[in-house]
Amino acid sequence: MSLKNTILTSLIESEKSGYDIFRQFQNSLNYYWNASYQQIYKTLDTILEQGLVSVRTVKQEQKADKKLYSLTEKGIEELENWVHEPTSQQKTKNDLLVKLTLARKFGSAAIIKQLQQRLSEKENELLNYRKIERAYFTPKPSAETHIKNVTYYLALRNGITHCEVEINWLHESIDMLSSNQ
Amino acid sequence: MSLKNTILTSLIESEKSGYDIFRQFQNSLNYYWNASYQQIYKTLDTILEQGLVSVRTVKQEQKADKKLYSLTEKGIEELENWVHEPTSQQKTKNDLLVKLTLARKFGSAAIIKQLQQRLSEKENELLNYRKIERAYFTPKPSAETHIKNVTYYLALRNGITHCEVEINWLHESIDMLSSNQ
DNA sequence: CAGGACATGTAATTGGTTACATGATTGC
DNA sequence: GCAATCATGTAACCAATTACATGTCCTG
Repeated sequence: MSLKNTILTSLIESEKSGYDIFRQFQNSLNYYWNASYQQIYKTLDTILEQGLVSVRTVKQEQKADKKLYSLTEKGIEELENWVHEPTSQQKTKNDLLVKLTLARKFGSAAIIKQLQQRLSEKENELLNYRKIERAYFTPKPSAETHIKNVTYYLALRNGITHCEVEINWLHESIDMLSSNQ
Repeated sequence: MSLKNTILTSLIESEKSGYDIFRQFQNSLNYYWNASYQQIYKTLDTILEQGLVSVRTVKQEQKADKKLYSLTEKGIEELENWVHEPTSQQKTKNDLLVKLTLARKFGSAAIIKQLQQRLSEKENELLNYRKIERAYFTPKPSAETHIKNVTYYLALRNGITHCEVEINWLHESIDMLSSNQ
């Protein structure tokens, strides 16, 4: 379960509530991790039982109580071990490519529509990444930049470059299918 | 469950055994889908109950019996409906990017090792794709090419281009982390 | 006054992995 | 003789989604 380790990693920065972690996943982090809030709350329960995090409850006026989680020594050890373990790739599951092969059975009109939909999603995604890039990484980090910013920059670059090739591929595919109808 | 639809799609070509489908996933298909054989056998049971496929058992000399599955009318309808449904993106879960952010906590030596490991995996993957490209898609398909080959070619191109940017990103990341130690 | 952000959860179901289980053939 | 390929499955467990459930504050 790597959601566990992703949550622990997020808690290195500061103590956080389940909702804080959820928002972080939804915003800047969404090019490298994704989880629903139900999953996050459940996992927090589990790692609390395992002693990897501790919790303190903060009473808030006019808002529901907040449970702030922070890393324990055991949690830090867990993370350090995990860094050294082999890292397996996420298994590809690309519905769009499967549907693409169905074009010859059911015609390409429907699949072209799906590709165009995905194209507009990806274009939006890229705009967001570019916004983050401009705001936090101009000028581009160099060898002298603090390592924290370097790793964030590299993660963002990963999101950007994959997004770009996907957009190119979508254009190419839409063109080819359109001229082949 | 899109594994269901992926299996149905695979059965459009011809009737297949669970093992045939598994091999197809392992080989050429692995740039767009991935599943274990346990999952495939289980799903085949489910879609047989749902009437989306039919089965016939083939006795084989000197080998275990084979169960060959083929699409039913209902299965084809199911697929046609699925093509028109909105297609959601696979949720990103990138362990390597999470580990990358841990470099500032635990040092970059361990993470550089992980990046190099991934690099060699990706380089192998790319060589395989190139082999398929040379064998089946020279010269490159054009507007006149049969649609079947066009869709297969596009799926392969998707695998190749993503593999390439990942390799570039890995080089860039290893360089940047190394000079920042 | 409606919708979105904040804030936390439970329950049921489905999807996926890991371990267990068997047995023949073919090629090195 | 050992590993890989062919061929099929069960059982236990872990991961993830969907639906249900509640309540406040703030902004337009």
